[in-house]
Amino acid sequence: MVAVNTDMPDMRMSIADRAAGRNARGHVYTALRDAIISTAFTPGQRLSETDLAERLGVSRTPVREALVRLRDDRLVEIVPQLGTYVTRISRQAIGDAQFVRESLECAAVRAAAERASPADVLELEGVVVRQREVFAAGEVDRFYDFDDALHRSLCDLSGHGIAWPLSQRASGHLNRIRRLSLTYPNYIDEMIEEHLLVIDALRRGEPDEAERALREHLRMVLGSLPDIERSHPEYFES
Amino acid sequence: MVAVNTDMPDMRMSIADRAAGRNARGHVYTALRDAIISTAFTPGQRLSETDLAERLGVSRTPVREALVRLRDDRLVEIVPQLGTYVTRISRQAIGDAQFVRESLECAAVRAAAERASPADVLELEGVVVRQREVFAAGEVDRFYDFDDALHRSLCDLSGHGIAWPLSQRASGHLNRIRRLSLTYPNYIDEMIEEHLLVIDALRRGEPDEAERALREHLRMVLGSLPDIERSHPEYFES
DNA sequence: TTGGGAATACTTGTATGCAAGTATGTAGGT
DNA sequence: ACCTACATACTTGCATACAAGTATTCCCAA
Repeated sequence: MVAVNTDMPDMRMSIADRAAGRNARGHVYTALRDAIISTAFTPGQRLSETDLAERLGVSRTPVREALVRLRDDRLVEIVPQLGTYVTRISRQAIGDAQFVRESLECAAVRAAAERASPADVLELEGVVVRQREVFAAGEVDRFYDFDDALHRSLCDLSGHGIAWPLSQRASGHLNRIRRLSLTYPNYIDEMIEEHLLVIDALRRGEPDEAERALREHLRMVLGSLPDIERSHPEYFES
Repeated sequence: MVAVNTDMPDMRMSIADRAAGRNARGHVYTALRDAIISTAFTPGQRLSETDLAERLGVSRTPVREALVRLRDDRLVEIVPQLGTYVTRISRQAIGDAQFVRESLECAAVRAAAERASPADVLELEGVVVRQREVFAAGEVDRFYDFDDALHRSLCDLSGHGIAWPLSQRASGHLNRIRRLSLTYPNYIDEMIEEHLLVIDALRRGEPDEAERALREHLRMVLGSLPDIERSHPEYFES
């Protein structure tokens, strides 16, 4: 029997979750994905279905189903009769994720520029305002929550609700980087400025400019990649 | 015990498949996806894990895992304690699939236009030639195989191997339509002509023209949608 | 000391058993 | 005739047992 690794949080599902109809599989998937994205599970780390099941207070079945889904996300690699490993970050995986995210979100924001009403634009600006507030208050996690909310809204305004969740599922490797790159001072200010550029283009109904601004914004995170690779070389593939 | 529905093929996995390392889950996923795309499983049809497991000669476990994956593809709907159903075709799902496919493949073909070598272009043209041949020979299934191969090559030339499989997984609803729309005479000729337009743009290294031609090509299948909806109203959502 | 081999303890893949909930069909009462 | 209640047979979600394979470890022999 492997001892429970105490440097990891207890992930057990609450009774409230069960009552709310959420099933164990979804809960496990979310918990494991969060752990990987936040690098609580470090790239390269070996996982064990049995161990995870114990930790999460469920059986192997929902753990397995969650891991299979995470493999589709390229966040784990499952080797039969050998083990399951958190994937290391790779340039190819990052490039692919960036490609998918740019393709989907830029196409979405083009459609959004054609469709957004003044009320929609006001709502988007409200999200940016709240983003400024929580950042001023030093609540970094909530800043990122609002960041996701903004990008989701941009996607949803395209009329294609599939765009955001699909982009997110493909962006696992990128999000790991994002979490690690919260370092240099003006980073946040620049992000907010770029958000406003996209929203301005939406207000004026200019798809080309909206796409251009969003694409540049989405490429910002890549700028911190060399630094992260230097400070965490063990997270990356050879 | 429900009697085995004899109007469906025996899907049992061969020993060779097992020896080749393919696992039951992947086999079941492929078999079920093909059955749904080809409308051998009709939209709205109810499926039973137990029944499918028996038919496929495996246990419920790999069947369950395949069905969960098919739910991600929006090809089945799983209702706890009630049943699993093949989704009906919906305008929203088709629009979403079209959006994803256009976004990914058009972005890919733009990159391909920048990167394709003369040898790459020759190979693409070879695929179109073979497409003409198998169509002349009346081998419709192989025609579609080559169609997929061509689009896959276009995607792969972008350098982002993720583009094609992701586009395919998102295109389940579209592919069901494609299978049903093999009716009017000049359809195939038009498709081949449009393929050549895309390849020409690649040869000349013109991303804008390649994207434009591919987008128009991808929208072709939507033209047959009203006809299909008229001839198979029971396949569609209200 | 070193090398080889078997026992062991793990891994994932699959099969099966149990729990909880829903639709249906039937029997009995009104 | 019709409506209600209950038994039944199904469903999926989850837990667990077994199968097959691999890495490690430890013991024994040379």
